[in-house]
Amino acid sequence: MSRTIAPDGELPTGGSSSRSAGGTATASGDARQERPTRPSDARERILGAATRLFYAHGMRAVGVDLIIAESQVAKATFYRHFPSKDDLVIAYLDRVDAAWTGQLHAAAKAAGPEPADQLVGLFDALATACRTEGYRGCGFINAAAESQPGTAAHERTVAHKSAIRSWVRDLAVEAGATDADKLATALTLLLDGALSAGALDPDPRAVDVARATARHLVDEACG
Amino acid sequence: MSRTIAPDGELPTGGSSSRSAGGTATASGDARQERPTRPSDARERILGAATRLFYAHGMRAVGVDLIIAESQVAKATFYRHFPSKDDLVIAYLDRVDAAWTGQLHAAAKAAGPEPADQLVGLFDALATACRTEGYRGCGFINAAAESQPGTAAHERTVAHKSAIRSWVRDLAVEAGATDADKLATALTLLLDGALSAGALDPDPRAVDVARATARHLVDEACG
DNA sequence: GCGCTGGTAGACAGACCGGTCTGTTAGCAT
DNA sequence: ATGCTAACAGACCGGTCTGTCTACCAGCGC
Repeated sequence: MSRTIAPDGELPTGGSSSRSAGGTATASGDARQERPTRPSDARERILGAATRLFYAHGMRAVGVDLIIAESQVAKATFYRHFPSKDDLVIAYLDRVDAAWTGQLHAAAKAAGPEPADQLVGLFDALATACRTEGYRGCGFINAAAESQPGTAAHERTVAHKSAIRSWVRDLAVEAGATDADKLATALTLLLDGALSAGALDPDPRAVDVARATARHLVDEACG
Repeated sequence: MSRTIAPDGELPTGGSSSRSAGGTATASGDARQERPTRPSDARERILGAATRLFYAHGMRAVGVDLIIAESQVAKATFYRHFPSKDDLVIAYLDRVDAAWTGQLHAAAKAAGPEPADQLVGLFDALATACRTEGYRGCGFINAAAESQPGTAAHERTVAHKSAIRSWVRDLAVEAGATDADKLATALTLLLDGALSAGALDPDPRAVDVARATARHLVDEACG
């Protein structure tokens, strides 16, 4: 079961937590670690480390001590910003929600002005996500696997999936689909399946098939 | 995060671990618990409890102490049968594999002699699974969410998904599909998506849509 | 100067984790 | 009777978990 996780350098996402946001990066080059005494970004560092670690290893597998070490923050600071680990978990899920929803919207927009094309364009976001190093499936589905139906984490997952489906349905209505509900459901099923397959199937053609199938379903429903 | 799990009675799967297999159930009715002194089924009790608990709560959330308590077994007995928790986890996954593969095969068989109908029949197994109380999605996808790419648990998941897809492809070949690979991939994507949606989407129509879409894809590919 | 805010370091508590160990008992074959 | 096997009960170990607490420090507005 291997309950512990090495404190650093084993993550597939690569680069050192992206901590150069504010500019003027403590230019005096003598110190070893140059921990940013720049105030008020402690919360951001915590959430950034938690996002990376929770996604890569699972929420339960990552302890607060590791997050604290990775974000270079004092324990009291951690608990000032997030009164409990659960609060951090839901902040993490909110961030995943915003990120994935944003990528989906961007991919739809990039696919052109036609709603029918935008419905297919969603699968470009999928392809991009699956290709990124350290891809480990849908963060929400993974979170649901680690939480119980009554909990806040689980309900965020349900709400997220529902919001995506509702947005896809609106797009399907715009595209003039004969049965927008059915088309939206089929597309989101395909999307969720590919989201899992992208992490489990070594063959990357699965996402191509997902996209092609989506194209086919959309063309057929929108005449 | 609520790390602990109540020792009994909170599981959605219902009934008291099905421990009346061997007949002659210690008919002397004086004792309270009637733990089966019937020899050699200790391993089965452990694996049964683990299967129920791992699926319901996640592998990481369930400690060996709880499994030991639920299966009414001594700790030494537990570790005699399963040298480590990891061994139990893979035994659990093997059991889930056998169960789900069996249900899929049975549903295909029940759908009739035509391979094309059998491909659609898979989705009957899905519908049945999603309707059962305590359904929590695909045990393998959930397991993958709790394990790392290199580990045995993760590789069992990959192997399981690969085996299912390969079997579906054989069925698609038998059915005379124009592109059996593509059809099999599309169907398994749909299946995996619906497996997740069945646990997350309160609306049960998603599985109907999955089945209808499968019917459509099969009809089209097999002319 | 003074207090407030937001940060640092780290000891500590109490529960739980996987796993080992000692010792006991029942059934059964020799 | 003896010895083997498989089960039992449960104390114990080192380590990890979340969360609390004390103590100190830097900047800033008053």
